[in-house]
Amino acid sequence: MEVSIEQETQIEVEQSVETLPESNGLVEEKVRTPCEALPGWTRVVVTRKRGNSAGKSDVYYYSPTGKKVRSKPDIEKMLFQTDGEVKDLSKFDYRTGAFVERTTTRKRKNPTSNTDAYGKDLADFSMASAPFRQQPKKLFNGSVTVVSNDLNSSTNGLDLTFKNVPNRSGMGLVSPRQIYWERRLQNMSGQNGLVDFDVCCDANGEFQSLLHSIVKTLQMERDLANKKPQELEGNHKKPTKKPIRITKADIRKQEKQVIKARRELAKAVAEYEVLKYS
Amino acid sequence: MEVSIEQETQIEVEQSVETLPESNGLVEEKVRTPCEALPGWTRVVVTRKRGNSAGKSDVYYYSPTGKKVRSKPDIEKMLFQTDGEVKDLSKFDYRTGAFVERTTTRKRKNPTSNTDAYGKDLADFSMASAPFRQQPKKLFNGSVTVVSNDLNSSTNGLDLTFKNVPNRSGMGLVSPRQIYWERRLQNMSGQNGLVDFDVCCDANGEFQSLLHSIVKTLQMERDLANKKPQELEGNHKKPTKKPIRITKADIRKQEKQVIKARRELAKAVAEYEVLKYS
DNA sequence: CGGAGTGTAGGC
DNA sequence: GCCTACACTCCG
Repeated sequence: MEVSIEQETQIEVEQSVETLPESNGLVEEKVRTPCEALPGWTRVVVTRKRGNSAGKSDVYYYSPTGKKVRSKPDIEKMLFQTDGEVKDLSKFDYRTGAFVERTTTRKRKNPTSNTDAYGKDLADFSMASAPFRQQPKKLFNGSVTVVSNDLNSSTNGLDLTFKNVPNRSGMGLVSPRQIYWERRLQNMSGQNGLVDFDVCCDANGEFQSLLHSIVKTLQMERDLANKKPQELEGNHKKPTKKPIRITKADIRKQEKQVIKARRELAKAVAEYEVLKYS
Repeated sequence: MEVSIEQETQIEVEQSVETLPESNGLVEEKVRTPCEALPGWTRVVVTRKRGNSAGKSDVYYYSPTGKKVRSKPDIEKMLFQTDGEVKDLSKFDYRTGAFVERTTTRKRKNPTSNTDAYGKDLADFSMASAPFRQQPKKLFNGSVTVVSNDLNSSTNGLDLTFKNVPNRSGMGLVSPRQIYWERRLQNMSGQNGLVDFDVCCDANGEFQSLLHSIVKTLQMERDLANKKPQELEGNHKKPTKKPIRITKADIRKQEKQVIKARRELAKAVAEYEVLKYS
């Protein structure tokens, strides 16, 4: 298993942080290391000491304004608030703090072994982060691109007060409607949407970046709309708005349009099929 | 919290899916059902609500001591710890919570018979108002056959219509191509005026339709925003930002279609902006 | 730090 | 292709 340059560098930094001699015999000081991938940001790696997850580590970031951030979505939200832009962090590795160019395929442990999974991590506390940590596959794999957020789509979020929720168990109220548009846009960029679009690969990537921007914008708007005002950072540029509501008349009208459009499109597609395979 | 929408036809389907009979009109809670095959154990089925695996379900068990267990091997481990003897769970169906005569999957003439563990996830949320199920995407592991014009090659992705049908048993009458285009059409649903969908002969049509989807989506959002302006919160000032600016890199290298896409999208967004704030 | 919720490699 | 089993994230 080879280790990429970025990972090597990052691991060195983390280890130097982790193995810092305790100054003055005090409790180990948490050092904020600059995150070179995010100018102005710093990060801290804290190893869990007790409990079932002892030995695992948590990574925290501090924004240029000093706000503590605990997850990649939080970073994205913060960047969106402060810069007003949707950054594509799909290749940003939160735990290492670097952008990854290639995903390292980690070998899965031998499933017949029962107790090795966490025992190994527990044994080695000096490891700041697992080198072969699983890298989530992302929907958008285009290069890191910054897209302007000028959609100003703050009313694109659908009514979050919609009630017809599948169930109320678990993570709060999650209405399917809530993520309707996000999912639909995402679907356009997935394998069903653009993969077989072979006219120009560059354009495809460009287009996916655009889609990513739109999706992210919608998600940001939705999330920020739900957020309590005091949780927002001071000088975000976009005012938070209440999501629109959809009336049943809207639904009915939309459905008629959908049916009509689908019929027409199906007809066109049929012709397309004939031409293509005749 | 408006509920009136649910009277519509489309919503009725949604309701029937979402509030299953046992709820009796009550909101379904995460219920720990006794597992008859394992005395003292309870089980709960949780449907995933978000992400690429939305709509799939997970089954969790709780041991007599209340410990949460997430897989059959975990059950075996727990039983071994408490009882000190190895139970034979080879015929225990984890997802149904019962012992089965045969664990091997045999072909059924009637796939709607539901003693099987598989295929019992809830049907997808109704198409018009719910997130699409999205099959987990396998991106780039080893050999990749991504870009293709072969319409038969893509059976990945949405399958809203036949979701409850296990893959091989119930699909006999539906060709992969049929499924593909069905998904495609569903993905594109939600707009009207697709008459200028460019059918003719090449993949441009794909791109054009996708572009059209986005444009129309934005336009529809605009229409909905206009419909109920009074329900929006106060900030109606004119936007100062330009509608959209796609990227900062490689503008000149873009293909014609992307340039065109940007123009059209910008135009649509501009209209959206103007109408929303006028 | 816990843990519900989701991702996903590998088996089939 | 779909599922199982479990690693990982993210937020409380």
